[in-house]
Amino acid sequence: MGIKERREREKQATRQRILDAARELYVQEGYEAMTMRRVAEKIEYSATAIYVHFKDKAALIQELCAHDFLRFAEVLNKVAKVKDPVERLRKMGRAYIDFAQEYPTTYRLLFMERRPAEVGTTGPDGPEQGNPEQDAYAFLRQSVQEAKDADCFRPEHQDVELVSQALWGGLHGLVALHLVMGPEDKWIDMRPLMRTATLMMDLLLEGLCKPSRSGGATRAR
Amino acid sequence: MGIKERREREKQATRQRILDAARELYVQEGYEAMTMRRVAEKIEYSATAIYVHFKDKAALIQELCAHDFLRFAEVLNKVAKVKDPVERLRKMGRAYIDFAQEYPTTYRLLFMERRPAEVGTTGPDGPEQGNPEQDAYAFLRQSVQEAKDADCFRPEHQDVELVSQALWGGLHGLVALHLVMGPEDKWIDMRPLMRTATLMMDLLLEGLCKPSRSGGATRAR
DNA sequence: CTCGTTTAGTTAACGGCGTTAAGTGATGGT
DNA sequence: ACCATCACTTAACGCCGTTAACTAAACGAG
Repeated sequence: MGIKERREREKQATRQRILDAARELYVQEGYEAMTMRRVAEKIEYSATAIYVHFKDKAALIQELCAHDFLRFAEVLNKVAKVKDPVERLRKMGRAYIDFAQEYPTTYRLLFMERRPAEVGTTGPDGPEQGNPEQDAYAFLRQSVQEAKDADCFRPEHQDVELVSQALWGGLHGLVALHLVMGPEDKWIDMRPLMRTATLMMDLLLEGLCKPSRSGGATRAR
Repeated sequence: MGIKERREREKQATRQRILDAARELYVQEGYEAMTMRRVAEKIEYSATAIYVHFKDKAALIQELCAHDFLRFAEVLNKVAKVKDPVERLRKMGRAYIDFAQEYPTTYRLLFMERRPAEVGTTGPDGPEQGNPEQDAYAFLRQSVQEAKDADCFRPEHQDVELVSQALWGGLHGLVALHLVMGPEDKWIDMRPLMRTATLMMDLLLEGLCKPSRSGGATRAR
């Protein structure tokens, strides 16, 4: 009696086609282009067909976010094998910037757009909040915790949450400024993102770590 | 023959009423609430009357931005009297966070919303680009330049633009994260903005400045 | 004084948006 | 053979930004 299963599979396939079309529109033409009507047009359905699969546009976006949050966490976890927690933090920073530069519109969706609701409490196959392999912030916090436990940090920097947020915020600010200003803003001559980000990580980690550490990064010439 | 002048004054007054209504809507109810129709309704005009005074919605927003950029620069310039450039940078950071917390929606408008065009090249009474009293970034860059000229920085940090953007980006990232996540995000337990920002400034300035400087800030207990 | 011009404002309309209500038609179970 | 289900469609509503055509008042010039 695989009939019901087949129907269910077909429904999920359509659902997936909606998600794919939405993501493609968003990535290629930006937030404003991701219209219910245009998504539907892309898969040759009527606009209202989407509402069979998603409660509303927010739910559709939320599902896109959940998926991309997971992918983002996967990318960051590529440096999980690095033993030294401080060195790992540095590499996480690089991976963070790489991701932002490779998928700028996705980065926008995840961290710069008005959050539809909470992204953490997603139902099916969303990122498991607190699991470092699926939750990028949890992974960051874990590395900071390890650095602290390994006694890398100066005694005044013991608040893991505070340190994590400073590191994240520092990089996020640089990315956000670059994304919001566009490449050719006449107001400000933006330095290359990776350069500023490297400086940011060097300064923050140098200030966080005990002076004994011989600064894992090559100093800017 | 003050007739023409009176007419012109009346027109400017209406124009100003439009701007005020738009700003009020934006500040109190956010970006989405600032529609042409609602702005018009607020001043008891028809929606299309706005187009007599502004080319389109983007022009209206641009003018709001130009005004608020100037106000923002004024706020930052309150610390201009501080002699020591590094101490001034620290105080600028505080003023920056204060502004963001006092006028969160304005901050959004200035630094987080999709830029309608360039904000620098505004016509009448917009911020004069490059003038530290009217252009907050120019003011930041000037202070960084002074700090460098006063030999406060380590020899490897000579790129004024790079350093300015790192300082700005660091604070902007923290503000942006706080604004995008809302006060009660279940995903992340955000530390108070001013605490993270203070840590950010301390770490960055400590890393930028020569170790000889006895660190103007009280160390976090 | 009158006539023509200018102009701040109006109403009506267009196309696009998200979303709801009602209908349709194929499919599968009984 | 009939009925129920349900993925999907069409029609419509109330928003949005914006344009076109019109109105009416005020002014300058003859």
